[in-house]
Amino acid sequence: MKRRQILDAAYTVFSRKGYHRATVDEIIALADTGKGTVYNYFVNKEQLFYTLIKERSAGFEAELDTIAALAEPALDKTKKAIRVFLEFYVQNADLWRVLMHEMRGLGREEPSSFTEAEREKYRERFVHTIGTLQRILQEGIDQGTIRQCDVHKAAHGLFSVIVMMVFQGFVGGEQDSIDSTANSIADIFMYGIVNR
Amino acid sequence: MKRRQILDAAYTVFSRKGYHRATVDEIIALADTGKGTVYNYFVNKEQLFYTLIKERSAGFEAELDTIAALAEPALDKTKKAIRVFLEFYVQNADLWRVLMHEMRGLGREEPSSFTEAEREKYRERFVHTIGTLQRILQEGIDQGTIRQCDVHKAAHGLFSVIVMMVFQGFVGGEQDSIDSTANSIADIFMYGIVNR
Amino acid sequence: MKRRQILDAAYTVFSRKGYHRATVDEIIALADTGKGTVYNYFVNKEQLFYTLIKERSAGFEAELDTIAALAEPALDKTKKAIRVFLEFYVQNADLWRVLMHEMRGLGREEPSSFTEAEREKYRERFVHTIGTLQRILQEGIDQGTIRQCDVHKAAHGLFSVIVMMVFQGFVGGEQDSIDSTANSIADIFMYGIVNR
Amino acid sequence: MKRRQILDAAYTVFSRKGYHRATVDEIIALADTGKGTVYNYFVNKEQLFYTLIKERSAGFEAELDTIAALAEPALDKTKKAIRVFLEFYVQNADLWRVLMHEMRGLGREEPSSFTEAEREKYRERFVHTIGTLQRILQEGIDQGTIRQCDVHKAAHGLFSVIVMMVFQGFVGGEQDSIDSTANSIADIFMYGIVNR
DNA sequence: GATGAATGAGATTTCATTCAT
DNA sequence: GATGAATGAAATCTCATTCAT
Repeated sequence: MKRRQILDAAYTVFSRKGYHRATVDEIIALADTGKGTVYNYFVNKEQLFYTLIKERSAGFEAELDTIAALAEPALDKTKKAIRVFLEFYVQNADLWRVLMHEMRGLGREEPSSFTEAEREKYRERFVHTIGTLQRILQEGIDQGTIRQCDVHKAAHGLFSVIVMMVFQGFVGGEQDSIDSTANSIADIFMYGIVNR
Repeated sequence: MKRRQILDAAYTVFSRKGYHRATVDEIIALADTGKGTVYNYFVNKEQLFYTLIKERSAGFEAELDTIAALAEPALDKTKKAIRVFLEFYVQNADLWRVLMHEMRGLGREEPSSFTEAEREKYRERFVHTIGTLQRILQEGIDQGTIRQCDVHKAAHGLFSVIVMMVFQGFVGGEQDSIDSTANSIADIFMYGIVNR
Repeated sequence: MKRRQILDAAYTVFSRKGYHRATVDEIIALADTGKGTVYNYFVNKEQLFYTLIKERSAGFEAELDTIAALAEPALDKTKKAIRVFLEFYVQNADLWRVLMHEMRGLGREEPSSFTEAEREKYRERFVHTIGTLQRILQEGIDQGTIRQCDVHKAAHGLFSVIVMMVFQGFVGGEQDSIDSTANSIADIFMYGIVNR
Repeated sequence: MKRRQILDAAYTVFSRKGYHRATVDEIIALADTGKGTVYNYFVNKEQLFYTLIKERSAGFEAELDTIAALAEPALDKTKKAIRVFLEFYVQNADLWRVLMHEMRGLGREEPSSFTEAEREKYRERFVHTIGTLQRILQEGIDQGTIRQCDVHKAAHGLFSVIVMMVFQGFVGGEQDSIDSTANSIADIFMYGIVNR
């Protein structure tokens, strides 16, 4: 129960402050618990952070995999994927901004007790997500609905547009806003900006 | 002269370590100067960082404005802009990654001695850059070569694809790599992925 | 039963780590019990430690008293005492090393909840042990086999040689090693190093 | 200058409290300085401690070497060495008690930043000191004034008696007390306790 | 203008101890 | 009697910043 409170408080604080500016003191104040309790459940600040990430992304990844497995035209699946992505990132924008910054090779100096190997696990998780997107696009090429292109780059491009739209605050939390943005993205990504 | 050395050293250290992990000690070691000297030229660590940003982006912004002012078809200008963007971000990838993380508009918490007003100036600089891109696209619409779309979103989308390509390490420093990526981006952005 | 397990585990951990580096967590892990249980039987970490000491030294003290009471020449009793001392300290080297460090009479600072009065009891136990040695020596003087000397200092000197030999790792656990060292000590202590 | 104050304060606090119970806060309070200053001069608490040891023992070691090099009968040199040892340990009793405890193999768990290799250096220093004593004794054997015996054990034995006399508080700081104890030790060590 | 010794607020982490179940 | 989740005081260490020279 305390574990839950700590995770929730940590989510709020990390999102608001970023990893470094967030302090354990602030987290426990919000969680209404003692400092020692945090260290009963998590080996250190970094592992608390990554536990949060793992927990928050589990549902999203499952949903994305489900979409990829559907027996539908790839273009439809792409649209659905865009919407799921958007929804997830809108919900978790702040935390993910932090993650993306921290995950970078920055500081190869082996900070605290989190090994590079552990960190690698999260990088793989990210690669897997983009990979799912990529597989959907490849399917479209095989079906002839998507033209030949570098699917790896395309998937990354699509991903980055989505993420940026969220991080730049283009999308709010309301369903309308998400729908509209999802349509805009899908539209440009699929048909380009050129008039013909 | 000392000022120059400090800025160069700061560039290296911030790029390598990120804003928080970078220490003034490390910067002065690299700059071969004393700690007090840093505080003669810069009011604090944060202002040193932003000075760096301002200085590094000046040339790029000018170049982008030049392109926008050219008397050429908007589509050609778009392609040129994409290349200039890519070149700049490839060169300054690490530092800008740091900037984007730190700038995250939220800052509800009034961090250190840098005022929200000061910070706003940098946000404006960013807005201006995207704005230039946006104006080029609008020109295309006016000329009939680009179809009706939300130029604000489109400009942001284009910008984000570029940035992500760089941040994700898709582009190396060589001209070839930049050319190829610029073409990929332009291709998909202009014509979409759909086959027809 | 739990009490026994805790004491045994505590013995192992204190011996291995010293008083401060030993943690209650490690002790209960080894004792296969709960943390609260420790505090049911012992008022705190310090009292657990001293209980251990008291328990371990009981047998040894009895044995030494028995030797002192024998109706034999004092020199023979001295030799026997040296061997009993050696055996005991070899067996308990690590724990006693810790004890000697912690007991250092100074304790001007009233450490934790253990009162100076409590601590004094353990000092007395130590004094008693040396006292027994001293009485044997005095007996020798009375019998004329040991020459006039400061028995108090001599007893302490003998004691310290024994302890150091053990602490410095001169004696292993095997009977041979103990015999040989006991002989060396007795030899020098009784006849000195001077050639004549 | 601050460095000197810190070392002096550290000497006092470590002596009084032992390594673990001594706190940096207490040291700086006594040294009348800031916490950061300690860490400007010493990499951590452990290195501060060892710096202290190194500094305090330098003079003593030189003096002992001088005695060993004298062109005098070994028995005279032994007496002199006993007095120098006594003087040194009386002066530094508390700190050395701490050192002897900490230096033990206890806690092979690699505490803090001080490597086992570094620690080894201090063990060697200790071995060297005993070695000097041992060489004097061997000289006596060669000269025929000391009888055949295990010089290694004998040197350790002598050393331990000296140390214990000090640690047990047999010797005070006055010259008289040192003289008397030095004589007692020399007497028993050289001629034994047996009457003849 | 240049310097770097001095500083202390503040961060993370440890661990003996309590107490409700 | 046994338990272990919860606690928080206290410890070590970092690092941006100041200021006298």
